[in-house]
Amino acid sequence: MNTLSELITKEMEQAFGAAGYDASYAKVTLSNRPDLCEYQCNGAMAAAKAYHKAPFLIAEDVVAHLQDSACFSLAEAVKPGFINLKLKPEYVAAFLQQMAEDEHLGVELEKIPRTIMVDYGGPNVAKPLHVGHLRSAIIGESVKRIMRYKGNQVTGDIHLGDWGYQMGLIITELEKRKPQLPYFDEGFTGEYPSEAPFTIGELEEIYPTASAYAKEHEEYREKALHATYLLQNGHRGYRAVWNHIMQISVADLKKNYQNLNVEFDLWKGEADVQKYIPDMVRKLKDEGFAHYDEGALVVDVCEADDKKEVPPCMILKSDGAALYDTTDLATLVEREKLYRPNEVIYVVDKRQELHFVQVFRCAKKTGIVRPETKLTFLGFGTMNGKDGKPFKTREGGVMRLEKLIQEIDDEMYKKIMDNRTVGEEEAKETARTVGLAAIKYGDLSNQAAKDYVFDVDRFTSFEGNTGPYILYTIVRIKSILAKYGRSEEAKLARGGEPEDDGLTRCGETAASDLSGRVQAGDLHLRAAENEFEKALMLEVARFNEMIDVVYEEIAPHKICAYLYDVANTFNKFYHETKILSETDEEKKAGYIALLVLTKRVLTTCIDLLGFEAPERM
RNA sequence: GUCGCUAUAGCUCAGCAGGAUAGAGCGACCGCCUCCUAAGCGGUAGGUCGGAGGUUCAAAUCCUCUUAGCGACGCCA
Repeated sequence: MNTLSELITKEMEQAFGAAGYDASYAKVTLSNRPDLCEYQCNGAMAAAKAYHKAPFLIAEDVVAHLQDSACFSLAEAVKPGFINLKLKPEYVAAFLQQMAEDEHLGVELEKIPRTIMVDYGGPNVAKPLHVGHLRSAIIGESVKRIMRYKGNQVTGDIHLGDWGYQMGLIITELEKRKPQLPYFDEGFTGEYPSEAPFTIGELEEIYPTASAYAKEHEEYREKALHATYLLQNGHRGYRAVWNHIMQISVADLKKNYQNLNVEFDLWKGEADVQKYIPDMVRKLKDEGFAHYDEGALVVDVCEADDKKEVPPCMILKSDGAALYDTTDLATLVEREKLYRPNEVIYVVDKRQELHFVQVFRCAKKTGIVRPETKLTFLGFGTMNGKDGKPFKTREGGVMRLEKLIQEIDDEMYKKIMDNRTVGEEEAKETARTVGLAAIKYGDLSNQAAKDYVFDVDRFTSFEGNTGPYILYTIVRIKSILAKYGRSEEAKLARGGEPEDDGLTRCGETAASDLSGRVQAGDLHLRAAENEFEKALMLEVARFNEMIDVVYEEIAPHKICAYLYDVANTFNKFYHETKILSETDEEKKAGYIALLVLTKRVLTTCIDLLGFEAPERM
């Protein structure tokens, strides 16, 4: 389905052509003066030079050919050479009706679905998730959903940090504490216990302790490094410990990500790709891409037009060990082998940009990925506290993610209980839903690449441009639709067709039926009769073109901006219009159809952002 | 030092493939619940778009220079 702008632009192209001007000047955009018009075309001014003619005269020529157009109720030439346009209400209603009948709300799916992998999350096992992990999870999840919504085959991969020095540290510390465990008995040949010798709580304490101790004690550090080496080279006991760490840690991570409504298709990590490294290194050497420099094995990746020298991609350290360049390349080897993606999107802290430039260039240059494989770096900025510095707890430590979420949920719970009398259970559930929306919307409404201030007070205040405001708007609509659904049923019960054999449906089911009725064309969108209704219709009609922009630019924050516009426009409409008490049944049905469509658009948007709306709040 | 990012209202942010009077929210002040959820709606005040040049009929938006903050810059990830 075309976007409204495309349709209007087509009309304008005809008019420009008919008036004797090139159609390329016909581009129509959303008005930046809503008081004057709904859409505008600035092409006459651009064309003035080429045609040596006053822009206003060109605009008048064009406008003359629009007078009996099916879509414009107003087309006028203004001052320097603007063409101001307003749409006929019936035209907009017809567009919306078409949109409502479409499964995808008018969004064109990718003709040939692309295989896309989104690499996000990136937590380290055995370390608790902290606020630093929040952005990758939230943004990545949204990107995944957006790509998927456009009809692509999308796989989300968490990319665990599970193979480094931290593992050696944990093993060393564990051996120090419990040397009697069979994992540390070199002569042990039996089955290792299936139960882990530690809990997640202990694990989270062991790592920082060991890490701090190693910094002070050289001997301990050496031991941990050696343990890392042994683990990576197949030490049986250490491998068993590693399995325990993974099992405990991944279970905990799953729980935490589930609380964030973030779901990974793959739980791959650095360890999974170790097996590809030897072959990859050999190949890089054999094919002459890699050479030794200052003792390390590197691949040159600088290019002629670099403004700044790009250091080579390092494959092996001078001690022969792999490092993160290596792992990321090996990961691409595996992805290419197993999934052959058209695109891989990395949702990573923007400070890692240079590293990924190196990896991307190296992967392309050496043929690890095909030339046409798109490698995208989506860097995000730092989440700062109110003071503008990286987010910390009041005590100055790193804020655990669980704690942050708990704080927001508690605040939200208070708010809900203050507000009205819902049961405690429902209030708790709703608090979680709304709290998550507050966090995610707060994050996603900022451009990903920029640093942003995470202000708990602001996010929990729920006024203005916030997740809760969006949810509140959706809840309002749900509530009206549920009431309408119930009253329709009551009417049927009083003498309409006796369908459901006396089965009573609740308002909610009735409301979801409404959506079906609108899609089936049973409930019609009607031409708007006042400015508020029309404004809402125009806003809703923008959905498919908004999605296209968001998709092309990978810009979730534009969904937020759109949501806020729709919510605002709806609330104004709501304020000005009596919907359920409307006595003209046709008119009321038209309102209901509009609400149903608005709700679909809003819920689709928040789903793309990765959160949902409660029934009441 | 080199390269990059950022700079818009008191605060937090949009807008930046050039277009008419630079927009929101918060905070401040003033209104609106006999009516579908007031977590809402309306209004007032608040800006030399960091600074200086340039390109253009038109610049917050493009180019150059400059200032400030942040970041990256081969064996950590």
